[in-house]
Amino acid sequence: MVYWIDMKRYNPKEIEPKWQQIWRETNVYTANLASDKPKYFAFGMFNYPSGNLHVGHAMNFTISDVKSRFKRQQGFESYHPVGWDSFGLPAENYAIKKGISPQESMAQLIPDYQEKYQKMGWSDDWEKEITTSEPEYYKWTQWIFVKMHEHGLVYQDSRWQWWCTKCQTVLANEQVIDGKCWRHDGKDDLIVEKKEVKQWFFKITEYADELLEAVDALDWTESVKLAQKNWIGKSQGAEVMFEVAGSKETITVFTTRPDTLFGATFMVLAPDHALVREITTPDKLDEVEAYIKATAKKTEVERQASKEKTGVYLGVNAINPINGQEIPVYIADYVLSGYGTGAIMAVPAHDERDNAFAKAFDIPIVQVVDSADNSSVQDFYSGYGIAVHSGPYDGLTSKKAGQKIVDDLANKHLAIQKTNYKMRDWSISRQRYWGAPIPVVNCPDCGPVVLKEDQLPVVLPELTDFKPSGDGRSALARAKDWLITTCPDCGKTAERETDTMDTYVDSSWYMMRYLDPQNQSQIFDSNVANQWMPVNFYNGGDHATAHLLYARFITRFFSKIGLLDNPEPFKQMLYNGKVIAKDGTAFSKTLGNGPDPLEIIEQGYGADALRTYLMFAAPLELGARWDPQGVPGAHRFLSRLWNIVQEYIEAPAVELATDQSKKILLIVHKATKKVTDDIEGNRFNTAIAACMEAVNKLYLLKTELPFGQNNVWLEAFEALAMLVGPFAPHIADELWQLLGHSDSIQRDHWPIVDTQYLQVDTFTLVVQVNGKVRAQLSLASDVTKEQALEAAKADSHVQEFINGKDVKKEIYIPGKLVNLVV
RNA sequence: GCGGAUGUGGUGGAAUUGGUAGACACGCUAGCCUUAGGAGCUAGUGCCGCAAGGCGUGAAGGUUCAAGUCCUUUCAUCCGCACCA
Repeated sequence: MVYWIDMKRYNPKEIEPKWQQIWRETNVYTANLASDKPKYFAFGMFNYPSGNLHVGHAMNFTISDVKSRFKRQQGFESYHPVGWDSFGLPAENYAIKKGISPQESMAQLIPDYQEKYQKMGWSDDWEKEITTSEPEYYKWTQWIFVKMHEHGLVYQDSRWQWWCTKCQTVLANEQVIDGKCWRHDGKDDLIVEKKEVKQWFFKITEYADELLEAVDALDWTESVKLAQKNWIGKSQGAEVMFEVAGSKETITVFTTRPDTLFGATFMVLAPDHALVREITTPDKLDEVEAYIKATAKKTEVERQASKEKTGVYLGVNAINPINGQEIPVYIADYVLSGYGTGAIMAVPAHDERDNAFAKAFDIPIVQVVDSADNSSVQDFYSGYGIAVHSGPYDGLTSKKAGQKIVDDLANKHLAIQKTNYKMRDWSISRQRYWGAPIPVVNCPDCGPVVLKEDQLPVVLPELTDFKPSGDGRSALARAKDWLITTCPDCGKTAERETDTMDTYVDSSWYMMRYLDPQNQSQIFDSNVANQWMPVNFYNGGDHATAHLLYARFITRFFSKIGLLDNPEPFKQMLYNGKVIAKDGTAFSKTLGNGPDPLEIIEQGYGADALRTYLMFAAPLELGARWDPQGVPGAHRFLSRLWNIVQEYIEAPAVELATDQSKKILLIVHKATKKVTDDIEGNRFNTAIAACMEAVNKLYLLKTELPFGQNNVWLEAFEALAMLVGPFAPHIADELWQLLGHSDSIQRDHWPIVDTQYLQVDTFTLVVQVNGKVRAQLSLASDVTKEQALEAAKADSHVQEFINGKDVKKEIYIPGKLVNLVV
């Protein structure tokens, strides 16, 4: 009873560094990629080393670490890789802020992370570490550009793009948040503007259909799958040509509702549509120019904020091809140049936005779909119905009318069936220094020449001044020694491309490089990659769309060119929630107001308690609400486990009767089953709860049974050490050692469920009368229905409720309950 | 606006196919113990009620012997996307 007084207290500060050192020295986490064992490849989304290790990192990487450790303990060859997504704007901005070069800042940041990763107790394989900003890596990022080009998937084009004056770079749409640059979204930061920029594109749209079709089969968080589908945004429809009256020009629109063509009473072009200046009548030009200018300043947020529709009549009409009617042509900011053809036929009777515009500009509204007498409910809700006021098409269903209208116009070359995608090609150009140089030489005679594989890598020169050049080009424009080269085709003096690649390119193929990080002659060895791909488990709390889509695109490309068998990169993807503050607000990286994981560890709670709390706090998909009492609570649990094992070790040998052993083994095997199933199913919180419950029950049992050295008690504590291993690996190894083992628990040690110990002799039968619980009876497991009902009715308390009444119905659920209806 | 979730004690959250609502933990209360600690141990802790009992999973209906779970309506919060033609 008082053993604990002499016992060694649980001291993570002592055992955690000890095991971290042993793990390092014995390379337990070094994966043998050629192993014959079943393989498991798991990791969290690539770390961007832009500052400190925060609690979000702790959350993300512990999740994949738990999965990885679980499989490793189960006997898998488990590979939990580690690397740095070190190129990119945040790193460059950080370096500017610190007044050092990005190379130097990485040289400082990465070792700091390395140390902290080890203190978190993650089972990272440091032998295969990769860094995207090293030439050994980005040579192959450039190689992808070359290969993409070879396969016709690269082109150069000018586009209106979001432009951040602070970053001096183009922003992707997804990088514009609330009208501001994603990295400069503070109160004082300016709203970004649009600027026409020449840039390089990857033709991801060519893969749109297959990327879409493959989504359903993925074992991914459903909301992420949906986001993928919405991002691709496939829609079926038609392109219809409208001649401009008194001009040779034609306006092409995309519509999903060609059946409403008779209701098109005006047209709208996006303000930056190429035809606007061509067709506007001279008297309207000033007004149009002013509107274009005003729109360019506006953000999409501002455009949407105003419910009132604005626009300008161009002074010309277009001819509706279906009925020859002249309809006015406008520009309006509610039409976007980035979608479809950047022009619409407006049908105010059947589109809310068109309707608002028509009302504001006093344009006729013609109903052409009668949805009143719909036969199908589905049609009714989708706005479909029977064509009216549509000439020869009257009476047809919307679907048939649309089809016939397109067919008829197609015969006159005025329409064509068309599938449209919301997804646009991937702009990979960045006018930034800190990225992989795009492997192109711009020759005055030959134009842009893409380099050959043997001319790679194009090494990024180290610059002292790496701020953007200010002319829209990157700092590389100033590195004359590097910039000036000879054309590989004609040998004349030429300049290198000064754009660098989007970091999303770096992070879209790293999972394969993890499998062959030192390969000098190939991007990776396909034989090895095919053994390990797709990644078994991938998780993160960000980048639900772009990164995952790009990774899928690149992987699919590799598969097409014969580098990989499987076209999908991630078999399972868990989109985990974030760690948020107690008041429900987000921890801000910029404010740095989150709890510091290392501080918590150093305080004496240890990494095991931190990890256990994070995994216990909530289901992974929900994310954890940070509770300052949480880590102490987890520490308390680990202490209890520690103490009972200590007590066991110091106690003398005891004998246990069979029924006593069974009590212990029931607890252990029940917990083993629960923890095994729950980790498999990513329900870490209930897995940990099961461990806690088992420990609590063993504490109770130790007071009622002989407690001390005995194989059954030993089995119980060994099992618990193994079960907590994925969450609290240090204490697991320490307990394992204290229980007499000389090997590490980390590989091939996971308890097996023996179902014979799950059998119980008695169970609790719940007795309800009219659905209300009136008694709980302990009965033998093999009780018959008759016996159970008899016992239920015989209970004195139940008697009070059924006495003198007619039992009209008897419900019996074997092993669970009886419900008597009176 | 559209799409997706989520609503359960003071708090985070548990609850196979509908079958004991509140596991596990935090917090709180009381007691014990002591090397007085960031301890540890034991008991209690949904609400009302002395009790018997009643009420209780955002709200309102419904199906059922039985509903957190299924159906209908509705409210709130959060997250995506955003004038997508």
